[in-house]
Amino acid sequence: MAVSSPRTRYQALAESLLEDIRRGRLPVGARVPGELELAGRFGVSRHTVREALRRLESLGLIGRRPGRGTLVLNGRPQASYVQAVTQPEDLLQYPTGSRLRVRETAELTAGRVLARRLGCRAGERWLRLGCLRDFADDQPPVCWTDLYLRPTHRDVVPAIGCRPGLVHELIEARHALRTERVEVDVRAGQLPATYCEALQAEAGSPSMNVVRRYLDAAGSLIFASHSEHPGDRFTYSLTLERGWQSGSGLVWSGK
Amino acid sequence: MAVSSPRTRYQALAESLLEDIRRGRLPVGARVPGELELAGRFGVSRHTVREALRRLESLGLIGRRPGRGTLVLNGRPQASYVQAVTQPEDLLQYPTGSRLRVRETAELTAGRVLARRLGCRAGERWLRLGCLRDFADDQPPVCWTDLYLRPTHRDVVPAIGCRPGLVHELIEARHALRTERVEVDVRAGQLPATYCEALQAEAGSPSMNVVRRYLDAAGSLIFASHSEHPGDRFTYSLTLERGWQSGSGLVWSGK
DNA sequence: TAGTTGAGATTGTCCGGACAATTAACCAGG
DNA sequence: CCTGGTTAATTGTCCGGACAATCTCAACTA
Repeated sequence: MAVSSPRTRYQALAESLLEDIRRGRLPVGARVPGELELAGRFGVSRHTVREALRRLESLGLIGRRPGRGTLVLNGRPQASYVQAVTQPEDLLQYPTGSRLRVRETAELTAGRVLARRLGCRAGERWLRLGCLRDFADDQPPVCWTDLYLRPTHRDVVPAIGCRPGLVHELIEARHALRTERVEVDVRAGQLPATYCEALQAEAGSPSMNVVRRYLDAAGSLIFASHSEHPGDRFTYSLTLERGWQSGSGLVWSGK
Repeated sequence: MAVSSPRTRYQALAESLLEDIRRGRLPVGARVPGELELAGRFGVSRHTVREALRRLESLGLIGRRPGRGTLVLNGRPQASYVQAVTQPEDLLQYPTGSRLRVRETAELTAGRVLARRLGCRAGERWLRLGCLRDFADDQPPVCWTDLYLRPTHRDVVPAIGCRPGLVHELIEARHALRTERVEVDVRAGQLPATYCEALQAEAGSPSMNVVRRYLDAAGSLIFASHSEHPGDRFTYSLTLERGWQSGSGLVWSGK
């Protein structure tokens, strides 16, 4: 995966600390050096150090306490085992209240079929997270979604099953990874036998097959997902920004 | 609800802005005064203003962009999806080079079927623009699209058939009309006889039926479209606008 | 008419400094 | 042993300032 060089000082510092956490030089529970010490060591102001720590904190990598210092958390602060995800769940918004539950995790090599589906080369390695999305226990599931992540993000995977904010983190990662374009294939077909049990539907019944590919500015595939929606239709919605259009600013002249 | 008195200046400022948002003095989509103006108005430094805005941003209440300013979001999902408005012709991006040609125009009253499809009340009046999208004369058309506009926009209709950039203008119009949300229904079905000739396909052959509803902040229907894509699949792509999330500047350095 | 340029506005990135609030560790006294 | 106070370390809260990057809009030019 291409690594873009940091453009700002706090980014450089954040990446340095991130590297220390990834490599184990700063294990979970360890103390991060104080702000003044980091400032001195990196030759930046304390303000810049705090900006870097703020970013890491927002990603759940560290925690800070006045008087105590900064602690490495690396994404797993809570011991609670909650798989439910409430708020922003996926790039395509699903009805409020639906939950995305991780059922399976696996590492695999893309064969010809998967490579064609995802638009990648055969032989590439992927992490697959098999997730079931549903509203409530007494309602049939909405869909099955396989998320395909790069093996380089394996460190994210263990945190996924055991804390809320799962997909939120994926979204953060997506942003960090510079997704710029999403391609979506929609296909009507029949439900593969693989998903029958989880979706409480018969094999061969109608199903909508949705494949999403997340690309960066260069057109490279970052990650992907494959969903099976039982039935012969599905609905999604997009939210737009308002009031920030550049360009002609065409105004309706009718009355 | 008990309101604890703010202890810090940025809290006071954040609560003041929060109150404005809650009371509707700063509605969704409105611009928040600039940092310098807020600093002057509240008698604090710009640094303090930024801390307050940072908190509000992390709560999803506002969004900020360099050069543009600060926008009230108020919990609305951070508009991740802005469909490309540069070269694309429609909200759903079609392959470059495809053309949308108006074939029919009509004014009609929504019956029960159409009302159900568009999500409006039966009896509403609409302008329907029947358009054919295609690449070239020697290739089969991509799809048929019926655009449904309000009769108040009748003055636009005559201009549509006689100049390129049609749908681009519609997009501008959509923004001007304050579309905030797009609902998309995708359904697999069979091609209605109505579209057979134009699409050079047999009635009853597989077709993807896509209905899009453009809603404003209040959830009212602004305009709609209905497309028939021959075949059992279709593809579209979205372009992602980045930079609203706080913390998005961090670059993952793992490899 | 269409494209370019430039001024102005706005947020982002940095620096330096100061004091407050919180915590942990140490120490003296009961 | 326990209690309380002191002290040092650490993060939180603010100020002032400077420049960079980005975007809008109007004016200009071909």
